Amino acid sequence: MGDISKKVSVEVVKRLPRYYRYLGDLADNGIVRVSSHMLGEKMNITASQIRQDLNCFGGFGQQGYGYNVEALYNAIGEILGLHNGHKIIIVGAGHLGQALINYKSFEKRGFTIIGVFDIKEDLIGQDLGGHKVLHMDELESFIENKKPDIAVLSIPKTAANNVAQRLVTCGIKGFMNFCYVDIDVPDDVCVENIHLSDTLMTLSYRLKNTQNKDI
Amino acid sequence: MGDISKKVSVEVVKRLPRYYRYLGDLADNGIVRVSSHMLGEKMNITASQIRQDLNCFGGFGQQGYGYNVEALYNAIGEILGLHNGHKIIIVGAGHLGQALINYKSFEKRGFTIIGVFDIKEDLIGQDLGGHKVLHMDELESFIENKKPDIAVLSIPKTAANNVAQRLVTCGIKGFMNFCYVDIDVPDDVCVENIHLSDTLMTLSYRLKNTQNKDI
DNA sequence: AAAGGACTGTTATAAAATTAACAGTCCTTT
DNA sequence: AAAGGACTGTTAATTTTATAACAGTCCTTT
Repeated sequence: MGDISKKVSVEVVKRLPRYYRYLGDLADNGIVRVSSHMLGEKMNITASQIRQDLNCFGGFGQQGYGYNVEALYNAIGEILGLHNGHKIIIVGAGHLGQALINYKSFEKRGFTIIGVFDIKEDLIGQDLGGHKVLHMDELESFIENKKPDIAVLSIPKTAANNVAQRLVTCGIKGFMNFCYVDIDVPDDVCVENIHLSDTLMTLSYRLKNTQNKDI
Repeated sequence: MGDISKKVSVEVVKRLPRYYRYLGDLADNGIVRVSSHMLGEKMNITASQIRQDLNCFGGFGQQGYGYNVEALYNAIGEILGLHNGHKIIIVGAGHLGQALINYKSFEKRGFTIIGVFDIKEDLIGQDLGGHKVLHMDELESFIENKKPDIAVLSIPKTAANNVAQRLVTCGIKGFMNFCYVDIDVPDDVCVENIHLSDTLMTLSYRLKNTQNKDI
């Protein structure tokens, strides 16, 4: 049985959603059983890594058989904490915020948008994907009432830290941060940054330095 | 002098844009000189790591002095390959695609959107942020003429691999992939995935497993 | 102009992550 | 029901990454 006690590394945690996705695909295709070797081949990683990763959380397979796809899928969902669902607010209803509101995959994984906020007068009160945009003034009272878990920050970077602090004060512990700054939060608050410009720059480097086979 | 010869790890490459950003901020604040220790404190990483990272590309500092902020900023920009600029096409002009079209930070880093494509009849011909949406039928001829470097994939996942293959055939070597599948491309093609659902799931895990100081 | 100190580049050490190896188990098949 | 084989859980080895240490250099100051 796997060792639950010691801390799981971020590398492992970042791979879990990918396992979850591939297992979901297998299940959708009616495949009921998979070995670490087979899954590794599909995902382009080693079977060893899969077994090692899963072993952080316990023994999900069976010698001589492999893993039951659906059971493992559910187990990882449980590990990821998806089964109880999450309530999300979108702070910043600009183009990016609106794109996220209309993003269907979140709902499918148990992430429900329950509120949308902005500061622009012409946006307030508008209906965006079924959500009436609320003014930032209502942020605190809304959070107190509805108790969202996660805040998505899609506002200008100049406002990021100020807004983040307000949200932290209200008890928000999870951020999905699209602002192009690293927001400053206490240790017990989790932030996942999505710095699109950084991604493009990394890509730029790789383009410059990847060997072109054809030449 | 740093060792240019051996391959630079992805860990290092992923940190470069962050260095670039912090150095840009310092420069904007009129700071002309910085030590690895000082920068490390700001970025919350060790001075050792900074020196080690930079050393992959050469010696940019001076003993007893530190680094000249602007010089280092420009050097990293050069390393990242930003100075010649990049031409980008957006494939998929839905909400997310439109958000990216209106994203100002790309332009600032030398990434210029030169074309927008979709398949929906009511979008074709529309003007989105100064770009006339083109039909996917024009994809190949457009690429041959305009020679974009990077394609942003913001289409439904069911179309992802088919479209990716068309783009690869046209010679596109860089992808920013927002589709919720891992696209299958040759070795000499670079893909940066932005799987938003994965990010949320990672966040969910961390929320569940982060110690709450207050309790 | 000389001495001291700050800070880099670089090498050495430590820590972490990945891969490999293997013993043991349980399915499968005959 | 017994034997063989497939595959896991787990430990060991290797590789990679991060941190620490230090010698050497070049500013700065007097």
